[in-house]
Amino acid sequence: MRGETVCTDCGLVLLDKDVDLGPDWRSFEGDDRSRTGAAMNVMMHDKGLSTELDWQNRDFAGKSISTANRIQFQRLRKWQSRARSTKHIDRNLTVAFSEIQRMASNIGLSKTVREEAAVYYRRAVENNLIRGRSIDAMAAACLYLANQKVGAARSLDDMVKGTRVGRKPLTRSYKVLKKSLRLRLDPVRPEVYVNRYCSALGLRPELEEKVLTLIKESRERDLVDGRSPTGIAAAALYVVARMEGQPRTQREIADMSGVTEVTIRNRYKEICAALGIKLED
DNA sequence: AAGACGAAAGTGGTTGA
DNA sequence: TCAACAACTTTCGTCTT
Repeated sequence: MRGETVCTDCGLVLLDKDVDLGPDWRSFEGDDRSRTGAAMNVMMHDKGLSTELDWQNRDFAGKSISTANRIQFQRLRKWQSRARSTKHIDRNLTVAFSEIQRMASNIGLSKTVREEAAVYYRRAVENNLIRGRSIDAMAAACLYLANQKVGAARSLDDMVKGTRVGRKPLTRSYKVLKKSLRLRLDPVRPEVYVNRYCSALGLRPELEEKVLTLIKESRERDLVDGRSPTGIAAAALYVVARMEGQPRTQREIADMSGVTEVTIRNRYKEICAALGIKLED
């Protein structure tokens, strides 16, 4: 992870204007470690390898060029930009990558996640998964996927909120993607939400540990698997917040997490019953 | 008035024949 | 492909503080 500071738990980008110190050791081919040209960047539709013609009408010495030559340059530029994007695939990638960028910054996802998503998208194109689906939906699905892979999960609701992609197309693309690329993902654990939820509610950081412990104990009592991870996290949070004298209302937690009060109640009742926790006021 | 509670009906997703 | 099923949501009336 380079070029920005990211919260390792929730993937929130804290600072992304970091300067890259030190050499870039990526080489183009073989063992040649020298640096040639710009570093390859997966987020550019052609991986940043094509030649650019200067936008301004100047020659290499910085002198303006004659009008006679200018026309020719114009033609060259036109031809070049066509050559670069002639293939619909490239055009597709260009659009998709800028969409990924946009969505990711909307939701606050790290560069690592964005790049991972870009890789997935490229593979999606290679496997002909885009045909018949919207670029937006697939881009969002890639982000969602990348996000889980990195372990800084956003719920489906978070994704829907942060993009203008609807729930149905998103999940459909997501499924296709997962199946075609044969990706094996671990089920999302409630733990990944704890950090984000706690800070969203402004709870003392120490409480985080207690929430994690409570979730762990709940898992041992078989209260976790098969339940929605957000629900578990929200309920555990509710219990701990009350026990530790920093109570939050069910509504507060529900609004913040996108889990209903009812579910929070059901989960927290179960947890308290199984672990013999008594909450007093 | 605010918060917690729980019943009942509805929704979308998974599973298994 | 369809039906059964569990988890979750929505809605709403009630109880408690």
